[in-house]
Amino acid sequence: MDQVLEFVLAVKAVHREINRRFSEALRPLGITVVQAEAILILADDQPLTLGELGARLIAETGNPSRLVDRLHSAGLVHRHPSAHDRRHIELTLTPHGREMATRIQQARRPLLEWGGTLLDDTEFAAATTALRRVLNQP
Amino acid sequence: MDQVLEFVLAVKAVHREINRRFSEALRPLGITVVQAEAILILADDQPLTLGELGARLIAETGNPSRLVDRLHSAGLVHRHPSAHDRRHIELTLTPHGREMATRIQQARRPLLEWGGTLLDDTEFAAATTALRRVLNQP
DNA sequence: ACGATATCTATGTCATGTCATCGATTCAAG
DNA sequence: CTTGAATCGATGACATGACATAGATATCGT
Repeated sequence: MDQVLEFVLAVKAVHREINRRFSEALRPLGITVVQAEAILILADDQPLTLGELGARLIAETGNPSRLVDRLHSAGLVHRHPSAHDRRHIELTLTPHGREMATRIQQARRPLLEWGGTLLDDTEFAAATTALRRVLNQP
Repeated sequence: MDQVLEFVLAVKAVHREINRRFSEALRPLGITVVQAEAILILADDQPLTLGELGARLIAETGNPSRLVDRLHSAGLVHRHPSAHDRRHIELTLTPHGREMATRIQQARRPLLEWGGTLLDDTEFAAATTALRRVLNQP
């Protein structure tokens, strides 16, 4: 029981630390961690509707319309209604957005390399497996 | 490298899932997860100043004055300036706050028991150790 | 004692995260 | 075809989380 609480607190602390480090790495780009996630998702799979993007983002119970609003204001994504179903908004990256995607990749590379030195392969596998087990539960 | 990303995404997803479950369990009490954390911390160690409470809460870079504002409005904590150092605000639980602490313990017990069934002792130890290793890094 | 500095809390701003709800659009039962 | 249900995105409300800064208070060097 106590170990459950320790695990929960550790997850929370690590999440916070990861966010802090990524946020710091992204600050020169002028975007947030979640915005960077959204851009990388779109760079990998275009076009997506708002709902599809929301499903791929870990967070966001509802739809990420406000997040996309800011990306649109920053000139990073295009939004145009689908011709087949006018309820859908299809999202694509602008040229600026595609350039931003590569800058995000570059900015986070040192962090991923740093992370790779923390645990060895079996430790990563064990930790990720344990975490996933928590997710795939009723 | 890829395993680092998977680990990061898993941490984020688990954090979200944990918050979702605890938030749901606490909804009948009318408080949020962070508010419950603060109350349990105070129940365990009174009095605390705002800064001390902030340091014990995992989150909160600055100070939790707005969080405490809401606990105070809900009649859960007392705030009175320290006699020795009038910059400090000392926080204590009201009777209502102490009662809430026990209700929080009861509400979260099923969740902790559920969590205890997910992993065995060695898995918990391995996962928590791996998570802590990420925290204790420069 | 005085003034510069440090500490602590409060507050403003911005971006999530969560929930609820609304309007527009599509779909499906009949 | 028409009406009611379902889906999708937008929006309002509230509470964090992060950062910056202001105001009050305490401390330290001199």
